[in-house]
Amino acid sequence: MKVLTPKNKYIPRAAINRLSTYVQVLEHFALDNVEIISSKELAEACDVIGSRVRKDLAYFGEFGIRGVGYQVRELIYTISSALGVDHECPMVLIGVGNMGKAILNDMDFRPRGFNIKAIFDCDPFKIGEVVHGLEVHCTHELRDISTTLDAEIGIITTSPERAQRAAQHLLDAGITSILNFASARLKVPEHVHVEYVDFLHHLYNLAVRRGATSGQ
Amino acid sequence: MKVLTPKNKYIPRAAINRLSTYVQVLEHFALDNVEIISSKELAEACDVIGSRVRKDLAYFGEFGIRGVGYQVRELIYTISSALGVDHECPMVLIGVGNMGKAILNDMDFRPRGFNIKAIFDCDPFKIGEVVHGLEVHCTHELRDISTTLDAEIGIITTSPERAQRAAQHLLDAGITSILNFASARLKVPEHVHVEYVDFLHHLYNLAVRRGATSGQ
DNA sequence: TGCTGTGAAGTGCTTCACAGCG
DNA sequence: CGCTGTGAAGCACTTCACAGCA
Repeated sequence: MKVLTPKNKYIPRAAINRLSTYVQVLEHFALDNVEIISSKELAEACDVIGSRVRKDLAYFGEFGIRGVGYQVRELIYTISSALGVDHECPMVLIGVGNMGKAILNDMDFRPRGFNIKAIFDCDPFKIGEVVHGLEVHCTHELRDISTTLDAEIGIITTSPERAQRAAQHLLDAGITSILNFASARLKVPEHVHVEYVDFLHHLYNLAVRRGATSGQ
Repeated sequence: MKVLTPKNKYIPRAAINRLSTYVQVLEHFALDNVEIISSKELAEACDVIGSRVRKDLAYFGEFGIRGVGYQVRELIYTISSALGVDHECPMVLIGVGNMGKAILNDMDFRPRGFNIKAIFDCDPFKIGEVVHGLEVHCTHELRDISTTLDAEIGIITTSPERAQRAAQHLLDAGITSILNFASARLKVPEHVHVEYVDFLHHLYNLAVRRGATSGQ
């Protein structure tokens, strides 16, 4: 799956990851009322080099001011629309356990358009409970509700054992973008995109480098 | 920072990420009493191709049986020790909010040696509370306690605003490996390794591909 | 025969170095 | 003069194709 800009230019996957970091960092600069930023300043805040930032931005146009830098507000807007994340994106969540509640309460995705619109659980004791202003529905209602909501992304925060079943509910509802927090690989058709949030992955990366020989 | 095996062979970062997935998937096969697995079978379960699996394993030796495959148990053990994740790794956690509690309750890292040994919060009302069998300590005690525990990894689950201060506490305690769940970039010295668990990152990846043109 | 281990070819991403413009 | 935008060189990872062994 390759990503093209409106102008049909290809954006490498690696660049998209950085671009999303740029947006987050730029939003902090904007809050501090920084109006102009150079590629070097942005790069340092994101732990990359200046030319990398410039190349990443070049994927969708020229809008820096030579000798000066980039306008922070404009840059946020331009990146967001280039990535197609400048509009509302309704989401549903399955699994209202500790992790589900943590995401509902702590993570405020809404400013970026990502909005959890409905939540589901298969535990009858949880159904009807209200979490963060949303009523917990039975997973069997997922199909109807998420169709009505036009949900685009499904978040799985069930136990690993129930993750596959949760995925099936999402697939049945026609959702093809899944964010999976359960530590289980999902079997899905080829056209479905699953992002794995894998904590252990990160721990391995830390552990491996603990005793690692550092080359240059 | 490059990672070398005991035999001084370089392991690409990309390979380490996959290797950690292999271990997780292999552990599932082991639970199902699968004793032998081919590179192709493992590959399919991990969404990669067979030759990629074989190349990844080749970084630290030859232990497949030609014409047959790999012994599941042996493979788990070999990968784990090659990555240096075959021993106890004490961790501390700062920020006992929703996310901190979710990790303490839902994530069982212990079978893999990752063990949260102490938890901290700066909120006086939380200090003394017991979560998942651990008493919440004041962040000012972090230095002493984590030195005593020989903590190797620090997990930050505070609010974004408090993340930098939490990082400072970890640095003061001599911890140079940080797993950061707060959506804030951390300013740390060069030798410190921070892994960012960035949900928004994943959401961007999903959203970008939503309307993406798919190239072959 | 079947699957592993691996050189060689191919692809994609990163860095460098500098031309170009405000 | 400073910082952007970009070709060209370099590096890293992936795939292919097949030799080699159980």
